[in-house]
Amino acid sequence: MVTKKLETNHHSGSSLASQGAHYWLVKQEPTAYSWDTFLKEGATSWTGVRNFQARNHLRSMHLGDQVLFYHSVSNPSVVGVATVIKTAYPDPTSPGENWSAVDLKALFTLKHPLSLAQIKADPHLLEIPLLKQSRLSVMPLKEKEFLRILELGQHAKN
DNA sequence: GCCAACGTTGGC
DNA sequence: GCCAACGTTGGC
Repeated sequence: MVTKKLETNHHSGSSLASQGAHYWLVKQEPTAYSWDTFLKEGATSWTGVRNFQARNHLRSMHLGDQVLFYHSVSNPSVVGVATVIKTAYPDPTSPGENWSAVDLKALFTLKHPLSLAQIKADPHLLEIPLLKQSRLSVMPLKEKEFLRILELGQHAKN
């Protein structure tokens, strides 16, 4: 359902990310929009987020921020890395409502998709929101966490 | 397909 | 403002 009462105040956009987080993770079901499709298209509008917390994270994104792309539901895993090429603007799929979208560009595919099980098993990644808020679809990552996931995804011996 | 966790709605 | 009911997400 799209018709609901929406808060109208505009957050400053960076209030949530204490020192301006520059690393993110976005979730998508591959049946809805897969990494392969994203790669073929090169860039995409990240629309359709309908959760206040996730929306506020979208609004905190800066140009050039790096974004992990995570496939949920079937074979859940981090599969690739993207970057922000346009910061938050009104989500065109919900005109007149207070939702936001950003534009993302696909950068590269991880050599080894990093499964949720591997993430859970890594002592350095115990604190990431993916494990704590399983339903949040846009979340910030600490630089250390982002780099750790990249390291595992590029070098892991599966 | 099942079910737990979570977010939202609505009655009170 | 509380909380039960409901719908959705997402792991398994």
